Amino acid sequence: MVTLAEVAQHAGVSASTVSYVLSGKRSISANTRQRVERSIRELGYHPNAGARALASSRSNIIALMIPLRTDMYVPVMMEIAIAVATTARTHGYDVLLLTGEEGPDAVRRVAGSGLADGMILMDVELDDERLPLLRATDQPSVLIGLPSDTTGLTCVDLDFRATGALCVEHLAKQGHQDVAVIGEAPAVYERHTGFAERTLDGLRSRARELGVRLLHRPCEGGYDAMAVTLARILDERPDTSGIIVQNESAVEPLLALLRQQGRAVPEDVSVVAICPDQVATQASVRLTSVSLPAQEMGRHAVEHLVAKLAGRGSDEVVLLAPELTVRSSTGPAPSRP
Amino acid sequence: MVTLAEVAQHAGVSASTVSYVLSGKRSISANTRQRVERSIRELGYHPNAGARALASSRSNIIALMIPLRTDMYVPVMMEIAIAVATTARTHGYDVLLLTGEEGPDAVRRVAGSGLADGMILMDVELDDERLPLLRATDQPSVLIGLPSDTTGLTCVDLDFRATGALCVEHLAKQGHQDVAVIGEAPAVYERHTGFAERTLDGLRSRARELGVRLLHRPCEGGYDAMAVTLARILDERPDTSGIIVQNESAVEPLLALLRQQGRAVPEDVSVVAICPDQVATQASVRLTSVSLPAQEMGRHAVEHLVAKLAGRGSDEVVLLAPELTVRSSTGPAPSRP
DNA sequence: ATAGGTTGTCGAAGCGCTTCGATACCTATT
DNA sequence: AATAGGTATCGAAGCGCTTCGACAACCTAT
Repeated sequence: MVTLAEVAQHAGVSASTVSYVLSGKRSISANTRQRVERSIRELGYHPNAGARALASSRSNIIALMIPLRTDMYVPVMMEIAIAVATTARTHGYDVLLLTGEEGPDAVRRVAGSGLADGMILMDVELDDERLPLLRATDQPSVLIGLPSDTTGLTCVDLDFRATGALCVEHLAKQGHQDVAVIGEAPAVYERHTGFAERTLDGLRSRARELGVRLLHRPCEGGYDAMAVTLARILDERPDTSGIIVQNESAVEPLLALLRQQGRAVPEDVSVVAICPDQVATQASVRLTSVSLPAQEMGRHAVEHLVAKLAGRGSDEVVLLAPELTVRSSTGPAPSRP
Repeated sequence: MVTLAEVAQHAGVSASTVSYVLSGKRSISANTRQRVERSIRELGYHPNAGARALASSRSNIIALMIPLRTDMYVPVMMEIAIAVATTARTHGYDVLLLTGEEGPDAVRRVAGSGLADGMILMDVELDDERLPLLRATDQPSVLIGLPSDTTGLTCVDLDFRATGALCVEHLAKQGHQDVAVIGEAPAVYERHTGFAERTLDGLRSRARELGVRLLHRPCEGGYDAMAVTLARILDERPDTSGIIVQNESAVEPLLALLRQQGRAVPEDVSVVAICPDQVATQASVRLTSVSLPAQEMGRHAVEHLVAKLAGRGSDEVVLLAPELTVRSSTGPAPSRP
C-alpha cells in the first residue's frame, strides 16, 4: 500500500502539496505538479478511500435504493441502475446498492454512518415510509418516482399522467370509443405505487374529456392471468376496439390471445403499450408505445444529486414528457356493424 | 454527528471500551455493556464508516461488477445482484455497484483504494481481461461464471455442460432424434462467454453419445429474428421434433411462430428452455425447463467471499447441478410417417 | 526603495475509529 | 501468604488523508 507520504517523499515535496496536486484546491507550479504526478504513476499510488472519507467527511459514494420485489419492470430497474452507476462515475462517485429489504433503516444507517454522501430512491410509493426520515436527516437525496407530498424533495419521473392522456388521445383520434386498460398486478395498486395511479388518473380524465369509455383491469403477468382478464374485458365490453397495456409481462400473452381468437391487430383491435422500447420492438407485433426513459431518468437523478452535493441545485420536481411512437399495432377503429 | 467519544462520555467509560462493546473483541462486563448500549441508543449513535475503514483497514463493502451490456439475461442479472446485496447485508457488508464500463481499471481502483474488501465479478468471459489483474492484486474475489483457466480463482456457476447434457437426454429419452438448439445472440458466442460455449459443449457431446442429430443456431431475441432462424432450421432439418432454447427473448416468439405454423407443442414439437423459472411458467405454454438458479448463485458467491475475507475458505470451483423441471412443452416424439 | 499582492509550499492539527500494551482487581492455586 | 492467571478497563498511538494558517519568494505599483 503506497501512501501519500511516500509519494511526497519520492517527489521531494510535502504531503500537503501532493494532496493539493490531487484535489486542485490550491495552485501548484507546473514543475512541482509534474514531479508529483510522475511519482504517483511510478509508485502506483491510489488514495485510500477510508482516510479520504474521514478527513474530508465525504465518501464520494451515492447510495441507490432499489426495490426488493422483482415483480415488475425488472429490465427498467436494471437500466436505471446501470445508468445511475455510469453517470455517477463520470462525476467521480461510486454507487452503493441498497435493497428495499432494510426499509427505512437503511436510510438511517447510511445517513448516520456517512457511508454515502447522498441517496437515490427508486420505486417510491405515494406515501412512502422513508420520506419522513429523509426529510428529518436532511440527507441529500433524489427520488425516482413521485410521492403524494413532494415538499422539500427532489423528484424525477416520467410524467405518467401525461402518458395516460397521450395513450387515450392517440386511440380517440383514430375513432376508438371503447378502450380497455390492462394494468399492473393488483398488488401494485394496493401498494399505492405512484406511477400506476397517476397513469390511471391521466387515462381517466382524458377519456372523460374525449368521451371515451374506459375499462381498467389490473392483471398479473403471464398467459393464464391474461387469458382470464381479457375474457372478462370482452365479456363486459364486447365493443372494445382499443387496448392500452401497462404491464410488460402481459404484452406478449395479450398478443398471442388476440391472435388465437382471430382478432387482428390493428384491424380489429388497436394496442398501445407503456413499456420499454425493447419490448415494443421485439414483440410479435411492433407495438405503438410510450417508452419508459430509464436511462434518462437515471442520468437526471444523478445529475440533480451531484448538483445538490455541490451546493448548487434545489428541490424540484422534474417530469419527463412522454413520447408516443406509432408502430404497427394501432389503426382506425373498425366501423361498427 | 454523534461520535464514539461522546457515547463514551455519556456512559462514563473510555472510548476504547465502547469500541470493544461494539466489536465484541474483548470481554466486557454485562453492566458496562448495558450502560454503553443504552447510551448508544439514547444518543442515536452510528459509527462513522470512513473512520472505521481507516482504523481497521476494512471497509465492510463488497464490490459487484455487473456487465454494462443488457443484451441478455437482464432479469437474471438483477436477481443475482439483489441476492448478492441481501446476502451481503446479513453478513454486515454493503455492496458497491460497478459496471463493466471501467473494465479492468475498476479492479485496480477498488483494490488500490481499499474501497471494497473483496469483489464479485459477473459475466466472466472465458479469457477475461480482468483476471490477470485479479490474480496480481490478490484482491479476494469470487467469479460468477467460469473462465477457461481457473487456477487461483474461486468460481460459482451453474453447471452449463451438465445443463446441455440434461436437455438432450430428456428429449432423447422421449424418442427425439433431430433436435435444434436456438442459442443466444451471435455476439454472445463471439465474445466467448463461458456459459454459452459450455452449454453447447454439453449438448453436443451428449448428443453424440446418444445418437441425436443436433443443429445449433444463434439467435438475436425478438420475433423477427426468431422467424428467420426457425425457418432456416426447419428448412435444413424438416424432421426436427425437439427444440432447446437458451435465450429468454426468443422463447415467446418461438411459441407464437410454432402456433402460427400449426405445429402443436408438445404433440408435434417438444420445447425445452434454459431460462428463469418465471419465464418458463409465464410463457403461453408451460415450458419444460432447466432453471437458472440466480438467487442461489448470488448467495453462494457472497458466502464464499465472506469466508475468504474471514481467512477461512479457499479457491474452489462450485458448479451448481442443473435441475430439469418437466412441464407441458415436452412429450414423446411423433412417429415418422 | 518600499508597501502590498500573488503564488507556491510547508507544518501541524485533526477527522473518528481500532488496537495494543499496561494496569488494577479478583479468584484459584500452591 | 505469595503467586499465577483471568477478567475488565483505560490511555495512547496511529490509520492516511485534508485543510488551515504561516511564510518565503517573487512581482507589481507607487
